Amino acid sequence: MAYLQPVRGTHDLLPDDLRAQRFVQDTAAAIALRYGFEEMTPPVFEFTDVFQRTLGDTSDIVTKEMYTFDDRGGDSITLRPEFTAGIARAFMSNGLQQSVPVKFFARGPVFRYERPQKGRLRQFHQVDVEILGVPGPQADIEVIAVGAHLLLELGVADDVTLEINTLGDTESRQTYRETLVEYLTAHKSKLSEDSLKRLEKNPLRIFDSKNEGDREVMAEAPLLQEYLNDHSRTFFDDVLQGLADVGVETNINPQLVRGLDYYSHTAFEFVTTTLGSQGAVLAGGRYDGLMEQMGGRAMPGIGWAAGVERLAMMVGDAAPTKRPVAIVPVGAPAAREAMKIAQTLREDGYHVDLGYSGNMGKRMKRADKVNAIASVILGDDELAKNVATVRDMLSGEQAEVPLSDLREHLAKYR
RNA sequence: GUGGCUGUAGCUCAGUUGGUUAGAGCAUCGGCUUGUGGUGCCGAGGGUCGGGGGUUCAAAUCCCCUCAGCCACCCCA
Repeated sequence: MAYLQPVRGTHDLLPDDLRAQRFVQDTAAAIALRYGFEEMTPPVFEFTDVFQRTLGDTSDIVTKEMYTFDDRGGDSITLRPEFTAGIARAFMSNGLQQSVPVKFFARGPVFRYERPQKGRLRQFHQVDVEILGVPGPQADIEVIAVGAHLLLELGVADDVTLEINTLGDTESRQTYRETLVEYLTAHKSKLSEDSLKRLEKNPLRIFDSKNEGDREVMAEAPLLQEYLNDHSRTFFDDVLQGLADVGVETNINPQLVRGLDYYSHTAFEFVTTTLGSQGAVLAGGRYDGLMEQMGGRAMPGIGWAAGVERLAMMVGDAAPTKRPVAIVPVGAPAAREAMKIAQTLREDGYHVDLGYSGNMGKRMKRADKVNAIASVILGDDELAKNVATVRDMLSGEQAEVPLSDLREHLAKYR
């Protein structure tokens, strides 16, 4: 029995689900295109190092969520848990330093070994946007603007707010980190067990904690804002100003910290309260340190990823399907003719439904069920006169149409 | 990974303190209706009661294990 059900956290995307997801993905691709992004797609799996070295040894994704296995050649392989690292690798593999700035859009499945919940799966899908090679805040502004535009286009903008923060440059972060650790060490006794671990590995993340004791401590904690150097300060101000200029509302959240280690400067999250405890629908940030960490030349980058399933859930019933024209033959001779008519109409670009069996009543029912916009009825009477009866499925009006005029007559149902 | 709730037909759910052949609505299929769909009437098919083990004369119902979904945590898309 167990093998007849999909692996935990994976799902079959039946037509209705897939249609909703396609709608999200295609909308994202179309919007990104307007901003000059071009679609590309990195492999679904990479050498484990690609993710291990970039995501950082302290991130949960690396420590407990990767689908990693040895292939038959003995290489350690990992199913991508996100797009950014793979795209950065592709950038270097293909020598795209020459083509900077590079703006990529990508979409596809990603894999994370987590405990599933609604809106949280082991195989899920993301759409992703990256700008590589632009050190200035224009890139941050543009990247966030595409995200906001996408959410608007999907009709979910009202249920989402943009939280934004800066992590500063390396220098600012280091100074701050020392101050923060000092403060936290002094309040160790109030911190949760989880946070004590974080104190060692990634103290910034304690800001994320929902534990009450942690929150009390963090409410008084020194904020990174106060330790930003001039460069970082100006950078963030420029981003905020730019977003205001293009009409994107921001909500500065000094406690917003992203889980991945390679971020610097801008970090942001579009969050919603409509998906239970899965708040983030579209999130990302700047990762100027990434390429160097991977062993390449330093190269700035910024991007985001959005969860397709989460967005699809928010969108609800998506794009209606194309309504077909149904062919309804009555009797064997008509069935042959019906095939021919269906074929020519299909070649002509019509969506045509042709049932495989049944009397006229059955076939009309079927036409109704597939939501046909019109039915082309073809029986002995019609054959004798070389015509078809075309029934408008909404009004019920019927018209006798010479077969030679059929394509023309159906044009209004395209 | 931690804690909790749930699991009966394709879907939504009944099923009394354990007690014969486990029910309903919707959906499906057939008929009323061999040239007319959406409403109507009649009928049929469809269930290892998530799976395994145990208690009992008897288990959908009680116990244990397991799987999955959901909720919270963790983390994030």
